[in-house]
Amino acid sequence: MSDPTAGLNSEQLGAYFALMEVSSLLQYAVEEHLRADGDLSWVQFQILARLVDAPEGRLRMTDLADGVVYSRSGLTYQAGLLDKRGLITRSPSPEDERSVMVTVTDAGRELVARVLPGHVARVRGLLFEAMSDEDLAALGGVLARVRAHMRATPPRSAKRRAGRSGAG
Amino acid sequence: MSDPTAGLNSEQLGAYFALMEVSSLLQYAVEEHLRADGDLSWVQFQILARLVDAPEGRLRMTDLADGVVYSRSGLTYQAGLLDKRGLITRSPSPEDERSVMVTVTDAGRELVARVLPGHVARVRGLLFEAMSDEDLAALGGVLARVRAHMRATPPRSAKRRAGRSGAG
DNA sequence: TATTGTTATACTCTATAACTATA
DNA sequence: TATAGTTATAGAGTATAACAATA
Repeated sequence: MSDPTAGLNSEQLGAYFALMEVSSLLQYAVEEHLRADGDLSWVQFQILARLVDAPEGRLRMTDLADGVVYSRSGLTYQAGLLDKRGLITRSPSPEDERSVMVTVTDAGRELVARVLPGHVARVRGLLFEAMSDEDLAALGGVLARVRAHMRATPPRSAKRRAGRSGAG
Repeated sequence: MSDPTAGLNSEQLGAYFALMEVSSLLQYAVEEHLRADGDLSWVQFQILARLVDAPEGRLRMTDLADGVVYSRSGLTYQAGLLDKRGLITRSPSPEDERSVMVTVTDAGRELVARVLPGHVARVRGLLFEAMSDEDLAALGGVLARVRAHMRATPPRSAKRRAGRSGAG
Protein backbone atom coordinates (compact mmCIF):
# COMPACT_ATOMS: atom_id res chain seq x y z
CA MET A 1 0.00 0.00 0.00
CA SER A 2 1.09 3.63 -0.24
CA ASP A 3 1.58 6.45 2.19
CA PRO A 4 -1.10 9.02 1.38
CA THR A 5 1.14 11.94 2.30
CA ALA A 6 4.19 11.02 0.25
CA GLY A 7 4.95 11.37 -3.44
CA LEU A 8 5.08 8.37 -5.70
CA ASN A 9 8.18 6.21 -5.55
CA SER A 10 9.99 5.42 -8.75
CA GLU A 11 8.30 2.04 -9.13
CA GLN A 12 4.88 3.68 -8.86
CA LEU A 13 5.84 6.46 -11.22
CA GLY A 14 7.06 3.92 -13.73
CA ALA A 15 3.88 1.90 -13.51
CA TYR A 16 1.76 5.03 -13.83
CA PHE A 17 3.56 6.27 -16.94
CA ALA A 18 3.61 2.82 -18.48
CA LEU A 19 -0.12 2.48 -17.89
CA MET A 20 -0.85 5.80 -19.53
CA GLU A 21 1.39 5.16 -22.50
CA VAL A 22 0.16 1.63 -23.09
CA SER A 23 -3.49 2.61 -22.94
CA SER A 24 -2.87 5.64 -25.11
CA LEU A 25 -1.10 3.68 -27.82
CA LEU A 26 -3.70 0.93 -27.66
CA GLN A 27 -6.61 3.31 -27.89
CA TYR A 28 -5.00 5.20 -30.73
CA ALA A 29 -4.42 2.03 -32.73
CA VAL A 30 -7.89 0.74 -32.05
CA GLU A 31 -9.57 4.02 -32.92
CA GLU A 32 -7.63 4.22 -36.13
CA HIS A 33 -8.94 0.82 -37.11
CA LEU A 34 -12.53 1.53 -36.06
CA ARG A 35 -12.53 4.72 -38.07
CA ALA A 36 -11.01 3.15 -41.16
CA ASP A 37 -13.00 -0.07 -41.06
CA GLY A 38 -16.37 1.05 -39.79
CA ASP A 39 -16.29 4.84 -39.61
CA LEU A 40 -16.85 4.56 -35.88
CA SER A 41 -15.41 6.54 -33.01
CA TRP A 42 -14.34 4.76 -29.86
CA VAL A 43 -17.41 5.99 -28.01
CA GLN A 44 -19.71 4.93 -30.83
CA PHE A 45 -18.18 1.47 -30.85
CA GLN A 46 -18.62 1.15 -27.12
CA ILE A 47 -22.25 2.15 -27.35
CA LEU A 48 -22.92 -0.42 -30.04
CA ALA A 49 -20.93 -3.13 -28.26
CA ARG A 50 -22.86 -2.58 -25.05
CA LEU A 51 -26.17 -2.72 -26.84
CA VAL A 52 -25.23 -5.91 -28.67
CA ASP A 53 -24.43 -7.48 -25.30
CA ALA A 54 -27.59 -6.22 -23.62
CA PRO A 55 -30.76 -8.33 -23.39
CA GLU A 56 -32.91 -7.63 -26.48
CA GLY A 57 -30.25 -5.19 -27.61
CA ARG A 58 -31.78 -2.39 -25.60
CA LEU A 59 -30.60 0.02 -22.91
CA ARG A 60 -31.76 3.34 -21.51
CA MET A 61 -29.72 6.44 -22.34
CA THR A 62 -28.82 6.73 -18.68
CA ASP A 63 -27.49 3.18 -18.56
CA LEU A 64 -25.45 3.84 -21.65
CA ALA A 65 -24.08 7.10 -20.34
CA ASP A 66 -22.84 5.33 -17.26
CA GLY A 67 -19.30 4.28 -18.05
CA VAL A 68 -19.16 5.34 -21.67
CA VAL A 69 -19.26 9.11 -21.53
CA TYR A 70 -18.70 11.92 -19.07
CA SER A 71 -21.63 14.11 -19.99
CA ARG A 72 -25.17 13.43 -21.10
CA SER A 73 -25.04 15.82 -23.97
CA GLY A 74 -22.05 13.95 -25.27
CA LEU A 75 -24.05 10.76 -25.36
CA THR A 76 -26.97 12.47 -27.07
CA TYR A 77 -24.56 13.74 -29.70
CA GLN A 78 -23.02 10.32 -30.37
CA ALA A 79 -26.37 8.55 -30.27
CA GLY A 80 -27.65 11.10 -32.76
CA LEU A 81 -24.90 10.15 -35.18
CA LEU A 82 -25.59 6.43 -34.77
CA ASP A 83 -29.30 7.07 -35.19
CA LYS A 84 -28.76 9.01 -38.41
CA ARG A 85 -26.82 6.09 -39.82
CA GLY A 86 -29.53 3.63 -38.90
CA LEU A 87 -27.33 1.72 -36.46
CA ILE A 88 -29.60 2.35 -33.48
CA THR A 89 -33.16 3.50 -32.89
CA ARG A 90 -34.46 5.58 -30.03
CA SER A 91 -37.96 5.44 -28.60
CA PRO A 92 -39.58 6.63 -25.38
CA SER A 93 -39.72 4.00 -22.66
CA PRO A 94 -43.22 2.73 -21.87
CA GLU A 95 -42.43 2.29 -18.17
CA ASP A 96 -40.91 5.69 -17.54
CA GLU A 97 -41.90 8.30 -20.07
CA ARG A 98 -38.85 10.39 -19.26
CA SER A 99 -36.50 7.67 -20.39
CA VAL A 100 -35.38 6.87 -23.91
CA MET A 101 -34.73 3.28 -24.89
CA VAL A 102 -31.89 2.79 -27.33
CA THR A 103 -31.96 -0.33 -29.50
CA VAL A 104 -29.36 -1.72 -31.89
CA THR A 105 -30.69 -2.31 -35.35
CA ASP A 106 -29.71 -5.25 -37.54
CA ALA A 107 -27.40 -2.91 -39.40
CA GLY A 108 -25.78 -2.00 -36.11
CA ARG A 109 -25.24 -5.64 -35.23
CA GLU A 110 -23.80 -6.31 -38.65
CA LEU A 111 -21.40 -3.43 -38.36
CA VAL A 112 -20.17 -4.62 -34.99
CA ALA A 113 -19.75 -8.11 -36.35
CA ARG A 114 -17.83 -6.78 -39.32
CA VAL A 115 -15.53 -4.60 -37.27
CA LEU A 116 -14.91 -6.93 -34.35
CA PRO A 117 -12.38 -9.33 -35.89
CA GLY A 118 -10.01 -6.57 -36.89
CA HIS A 119 -10.56 -4.89 -33.58
CA VAL A 120 -9.60 -7.86 -31.45
CA ALA A 121 -6.75 -8.62 -33.83
CA ARG A 122 -5.22 -5.26 -33.05
CA VAL A 123 -5.76 -5.68 -29.34
CA ARG A 124 -4.15 -9.08 -29.45
CA GLY A 125 -1.24 -7.96 -31.55
CA LEU A 126 -0.42 -4.97 -29.39
CA LEU A 127 -1.46 -6.02 -25.92
CA PHE A 128 -1.55 -9.79 -25.54
CA GLU A 129 1.18 -10.87 -27.88
CA ALA A 130 3.78 -9.70 -25.39
CA MET A 131 2.10 -11.42 -22.45
CA SER A 132 2.43 -14.85 -20.91
CA ASP A 133 -0.55 -16.57 -19.33
CA GLU A 134 0.80 -15.59 -15.94
CA ASP A 135 1.11 -11.98 -17.08
CA LEU A 136 -2.49 -12.01 -18.22
CA ALA A 137 -3.74 -13.44 -14.96
CA ALA A 138 -1.74 -10.93 -12.94
CA LEU A 139 -2.78 -7.95 -15.06
CA GLY A 140 -6.43 -8.93 -15.08
CA GLY A 141 -6.47 -9.44 -11.33
CA VAL A 142 -4.87 -6.13 -10.47
CA LEU A 143 -6.92 -4.13 -12.93
CA ALA A 144 -10.19 -5.65 -11.76
CA ARG A 145 -9.29 -4.69 -8.21
CA VAL A 146 -8.30 -1.18 -9.23
CA ARG A 147 -11.43 -0.71 -11.28
CA ALA A 148 -13.61 -1.72 -8.35
CA HIS A 149 -11.73 0.74 -6.16
CA MET A 150 -12.12 3.55 -8.68
CA ARG A 151 -15.81 2.92 -9.12
CA ALA A 152 -16.25 3.07 -5.37
CA THR A 153 -14.20 6.26 -5.09
CA PRO A 154 -16.27 9.36 -5.81
CA PRO A 155 -14.46 12.26 -7.45
CA ARG A 156 -13.35 14.93 -4.97
CA SER A 157 -15.45 17.58 -6.61
CA ALA A 158 -18.62 15.57 -7.08
CA LYS A 159 -20.63 17.06 -9.87
CA ARG A 160 -24.34 16.73 -10.18
CA ARG A 161 -25.48 14.75 -13.18
CA ALA A 162 -21.99 14.04 -14.41
CA GLY A 163 -22.98 10.87 -16.19
CA ARG A 164 -20.51 8.56 -14.47
CA SER A 165 -21.94 6.27 -11.81
CA GLY A 166 -19.49 7.51 -9.23
CA ALA A 167 -20.07 11.14 -10.04
CA GLY A 168 -23.81 11.54 -9.60
CA MET B 1 0.70 -16.28 -25.54
CA SER B 2 -2.31 -15.97 -27.84
CA ASP B 3 -3.43 -17.57 -31.06
CA PRO B 4 -3.26 -14.84 -33.69
CA THR B 5 -6.22 -16.22 -35.61
CA ALA B 6 -8.66 -16.57 -32.73
CA GLY B 7 -10.78 -14.00 -30.93
CA LEU B 8 -9.99 -12.93 -27.42
CA ASN B 9 -10.96 -15.29 -24.62
CA SER B 10 -13.02 -13.96 -21.76
CA GLU B 11 -10.00 -13.41 -19.55
CA GLN B 12 -8.34 -11.33 -22.25
CA LEU B 13 -11.52 -9.40 -22.94
CA GLY B 14 -11.90 -8.66 -19.26
CA ALA B 15 -8.32 -7.45 -18.96
CA TYR B 16 -8.71 -5.30 -22.07
CA PHE B 17 -11.89 -3.62 -20.89
CA ALA B 18 -10.51 -3.16 -17.38
CA LEU B 19 -7.39 -1.55 -18.79
CA MET B 20 -9.36 0.86 -20.90
CA GLU B 21 -11.75 1.79 -18.12
CA VAL B 22 -9.04 2.20 -15.51
CA SER B 23 -6.90 4.40 -17.71
CA SER B 24 -9.90 6.42 -18.84
CA LEU B 25 -11.08 7.11 -15.31
CA LEU B 26 -7.56 7.89 -14.18
CA GLN B 27 -6.87 10.26 -17.04
CA TYR B 28 -10.20 11.99 -16.58
CA ALA B 29 -9.57 12.55 -12.87
CA VAL B 30 -6.05 13.73 -13.46
CA GLU B 31 -7.03 16.09 -16.27
CA GLU B 32 -9.77 17.56 -14.16
CA HIS B 33 -7.25 18.35 -11.48
CA LEU B 34 -4.64 19.74 -13.87
CA ARG B 35 -7.22 22.01 -15.43
CA ALA B 36 -8.58 23.23 -12.12
CA ASP B 37 -5.27 23.62 -10.34
CA GLY B 38 -2.98 24.79 -13.13
CA ASP B 39 -5.14 25.42 -16.20
CA LEU B 40 -3.16 22.72 -17.99
CA SER B 41 -4.26 20.05 -20.41
CA TRP B 42 -2.81 16.56 -20.13
CA VAL B 43 -0.59 17.14 -23.14
CA GLN B 44 0.63 20.46 -21.80
CA PHE B 45 1.48 18.87 -18.48
CA GLN B 46 3.40 16.11 -20.20
CA ILE B 47 5.38 18.60 -22.23
CA LEU B 48 6.33 20.57 -19.14
CA ALA B 49 7.10 17.46 -17.11
CA ARG B 50 9.40 16.14 -19.81
CA LEU B 51 11.21 19.44 -20.06
CA VAL B 52 11.67 19.66 -16.30
CA ASP B 53 13.26 16.21 -16.39
CA ALA B 54 15.46 16.97 -19.38
CA PRO B 55 19.06 18.18 -19.00
CA GLU B 56 19.07 21.98 -18.87
CA GLY B 57 15.30 21.86 -19.25
CA ARG B 58 15.57 21.76 -23.01
CA LEU B 59 14.35 19.46 -25.79
CA ARG B 60 13.83 19.73 -29.52
CA MET B 61 10.27 19.86 -30.82
CA THR B 62 10.81 16.51 -32.49
CA ASP B 63 11.92 14.91 -29.24
CA LEU B 64 8.89 16.31 -27.50
CA ALA B 65 6.52 15.16 -30.18
CA ASP B 66 7.78 11.65 -29.81
CA GLY B 67 5.52 10.00 -27.28
CA VAL B 68 3.44 13.02 -26.33
CA VAL B 69 1.42 13.74 -29.43
CA TYR B 70 0.32 12.08 -32.64
CA SER B 71 0.87 14.96 -35.04
CA ARG B 72 3.41 17.73 -35.29
CA SER B 73 0.85 20.43 -35.72
CA GLY B 74 -0.74 19.33 -32.49
CA LEU B 75 2.52 19.90 -30.68
CA THR B 76 3.01 23.28 -32.31
CA TYR B 77 -0.46 24.23 -31.12
CA GLN B 78 0.12 23.16 -27.53
CA ALA B 79 3.60 24.63 -27.43
CA GLY B 80 2.15 27.88 -28.72
CA LEU B 81 -0.24 27.99 -25.78
CA LEU B 82 2.54 27.29 -23.29
CA ASP B 83 4.72 29.91 -24.95
CA LYS B 84 1.99 32.55 -24.74
CA ARG B 85 1.71 31.90 -21.02
CA GLY B 86 5.44 32.23 -20.53
CA LEU B 87 5.86 28.63 -19.37
CA ILE B 88 8.29 27.73 -22.15
CA THR B 89 10.44 29.56 -24.67
CA ARG B 90 11.30 28.48 -28.19
CA SER B 91 14.44 29.33 -30.09
CA PRO B 92 16.17 28.01 -33.18
CA SER B 93 18.80 25.38 -32.46
CA PRO B 94 22.39 26.52 -33.11
CA GLU B 95 23.47 23.06 -34.26
CA ASP B 96 20.67 22.38 -36.69
CA GLU B 97 18.94 25.48 -37.94
CA ARG B 98 15.85 23.52 -38.86
CA SER B 99 15.24 22.48 -35.27
CA VAL B 100 13.55 24.44 -32.54
CA MET B 101 14.75 24.10 -28.95
CA VAL B 102 12.05 24.29 -26.33
CA THR B 103 13.06 25.38 -22.84
CA VAL B 104 11.04 25.47 -19.61
CA THR B 105 11.03 28.85 -17.95
CA ASP B 106 11.17 29.37 -14.21
CA ALA B 107 7.44 30.02 -14.30
CA GLY B 108 7.00 26.68 -16.02
CA ARG B 109 9.02 24.90 -13.35
CA GLU B 110 7.07 26.63 -10.63
CA LEU B 111 3.78 25.63 -12.16
CA VAL B 112 4.83 21.99 -12.39
CA ALA B 113 6.01 22.09 -8.80
CA ARG B 114 2.74 23.61 -7.70
CA VAL B 115 0.59 21.13 -9.56
CA LEU B 116 2.58 17.97 -8.91
CA PRO B 117 1.54 17.22 -5.31
CA GLY B 118 -2.15 17.23 -6.13
CA HIS B 119 -1.45 15.28 -9.28
CA VAL B 120 0.35 12.41 -7.58
CA ALA B 121 -2.19 12.49 -4.78
CA ARG B 122 -4.93 11.72 -7.26
CA VAL B 123 -2.90 9.00 -8.91
CA ARG B 124 -2.17 7.43 -5.57
CA GLY B 125 -5.72 7.67 -4.35
CA LEU B 126 -7.21 6.12 -7.46
CA LEU B 127 -4.56 3.75 -8.70
CA PHE B 128 -2.18 2.69 -5.93
CA GLU B 129 -4.42 2.76 -2.91
CA ALA B 130 -6.06 -0.45 -4.09
CA MET B 131 -2.75 -2.17 -4.78
CA SER B 132 -0.44 -4.30 -2.70
CA ASP B 133 3.30 -4.21 -3.21
CA GLU B 134 3.03 -7.47 -5.13
CA ASP B 135 0.31 -5.97 -7.30
CA LEU B 136 2.52 -3.02 -8.09
CA ALA B 137 5.48 -5.19 -8.99
CA ALA B 138 3.34 -7.39 -11.21
CA LEU B 139 1.59 -4.49 -12.93
CA GLY B 140 4.80 -2.59 -13.49
CA GLY B 141 6.52 -5.63 -14.92
CA VAL B 142 3.79 -6.53 -17.37
CA LEU B 143 3.22 -2.97 -18.52
CA ALA B 144 6.90 -2.36 -19.10
CA ARG B 145 7.03 -5.47 -21.25
CA VAL B 146 3.91 -4.48 -23.17
CA ARG B 147 5.15 -0.97 -23.72
CA ALA B 148 8.40 -2.24 -25.15
CA HIS B 149 6.45 -4.54 -27.45
CA MET B 150 4.18 -1.72 -28.60
CA ARG B 151 7.06 0.62 -29.27
CA ALA B 152 8.67 -2.06 -31.37
CA THR B 153 5.47 -2.78 -33.28
CA PRO B 154 4.92 -0.33 -36.12
CA PRO B 155 1.34 0.56 -36.93
CA ARG B 156 -0.07 -1.44 -39.85
CA SER B 157 -0.61 1.67 -41.91
CA ALA B 158 2.68 3.39 -41.25
CA LYS B 159 2.28 7.09 -41.82
CA ARG B 160 5.09 9.36 -42.79
CA ARG B 161 5.94 11.98 -40.20
CA ALA B 162 3.26 10.80 -37.83
CA GLY B 163 5.07 12.08 -34.76
CA ARG B 164 5.24 8.76 -32.89
CA SER B 165 8.57 7.02 -32.90
CA GLY B 166 7.06 3.84 -34.27
CA ALA B 167 5.08 5.56 -36.96
CA GLY B 168 7.70 7.56 -38.77
C1' DT C 1 -38.45 19.01 -6.56
C1' DA C 2 -35.65 15.61 -8.75
C1' DT C 3 -34.72 13.02 -12.87
C1' DT C 4 -34.32 12.10 -17.99
C1' DG C 5 -32.95 13.73 -22.08
C1' DT C 6 -32.26 17.38 -25.80
C1' DT C 7 -30.55 21.61 -27.69
C1' DA C 8 -27.82 25.79 -28.34
C1' DT C 9 -23.55 27.44 -27.93
C1' DA C 10 -18.93 28.05 -27.39
C1' DC C 11 -14.73 26.01 -27.03
C1' DT C 12 -10.70 22.75 -27.21
C1' DC C 13 -8.21 19.82 -29.65
C1' DT C 14 -6.76 17.30 -33.65
C1' DA C 15 -5.30 16.25 -38.33
C1' DT C 16 -4.34 17.13 -43.14
C1' DA C 17 -2.17 19.58 -46.55
C1' DA C 18 0.40 23.34 -48.13
C1' DC C 19 4.25 25.99 -47.11
C1' DT C 20 9.09 27.73 -45.66
C1' DA C 21 13.63 26.83 -44.57
C1' DT C 22 17.58 24.07 -43.68
C1' DA C 23 20.55 19.59 -44.32
C1' DT D 1 15.37 15.03 -51.65
C1' DA D 2 14.49 14.52 -46.86
C1' DT D 3 13.77 16.63 -42.46
C1' DA D 4 11.98 20.30 -38.96
C1' DG D 5 8.54 23.13 -37.95
C1' DT D 6 4.52 26.38 -38.78
C1' DT D 7 0.13 27.80 -40.52
C1' DA D 8 -4.47 27.60 -42.47
C1' DT D 9 -8.37 25.28 -42.29
C1' DA D 10 -11.81 22.31 -41.36
C1' DG D 11 -13.95 18.89 -38.55
C1' DA D 12 -14.83 16.03 -34.44
C1' DG D 13 -15.85 15.97 -29.90
C1' DT D 14 -16.93 18.01 -25.36
C1' DA D 15 -19.09 20.56 -21.69
C1' DT D 16 -22.12 23.93 -19.71
C1' DA D 17 -26.39 25.93 -19.16
C1' DA D 18 -31.01 26.48 -20.37
C1' DC D 19 -34.83 23.98 -21.55
C1' DA D 20 -39.08 20.70 -21.70
C1' DA D 21 -41.29 16.81 -19.91
C1' DT D 22 -42.22 13.32 -16.61
C1' DA D 23 -41.95 11.18 -11.73
